[in-house]
Amino acid sequence: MNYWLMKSEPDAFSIDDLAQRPDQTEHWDGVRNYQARNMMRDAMTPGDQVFFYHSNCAVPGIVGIAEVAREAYPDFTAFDPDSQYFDAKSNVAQPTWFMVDVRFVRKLTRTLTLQELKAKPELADLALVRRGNRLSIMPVSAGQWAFVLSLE
DNA sequence: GCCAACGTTGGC
DNA sequence: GCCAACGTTGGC
Repeated sequence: MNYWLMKSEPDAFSIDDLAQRPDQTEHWDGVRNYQARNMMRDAMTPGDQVFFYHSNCAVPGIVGIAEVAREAYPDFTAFDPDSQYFDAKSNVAQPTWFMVDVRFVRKLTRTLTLQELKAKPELADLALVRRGNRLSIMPVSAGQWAFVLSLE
């Protein structure tokens, strides 16, 4: 079992949006970064646990838990010329981009803010708090996972 | 809205 | 293959 952190802008797709989807499950489309793609495609397994992080908003932080519901499959938005995620270089025979499905598990009792997470020496190696980090999907160690949950 | 950080693109 | 220009991310 692996642990991850996935960022989403709540104005576009929030933890509450996920909770309201049919089966509380949604595909995680639109990832257009090779590192993030590789983690989804090569390492994510159904059952993996995910911190749901709200970015680019008033109080950025971890707001809930989700889990990987389906292993990686081609991101079909890359094939749709009308999609904002269209990529002419990706095609069905050899897709460039992949996505997983994620299922809502629960909201945290409170937001664990970026500010708070940054202040914890135990999380100094977490990619989220490293300077200049822009990855939208990143691995979390078992130790980091447990520590974050202990803050709740 | 500003801007630092970083990835991508494209000229050479 | 280098690297300047450009676009995007995302905190503040």
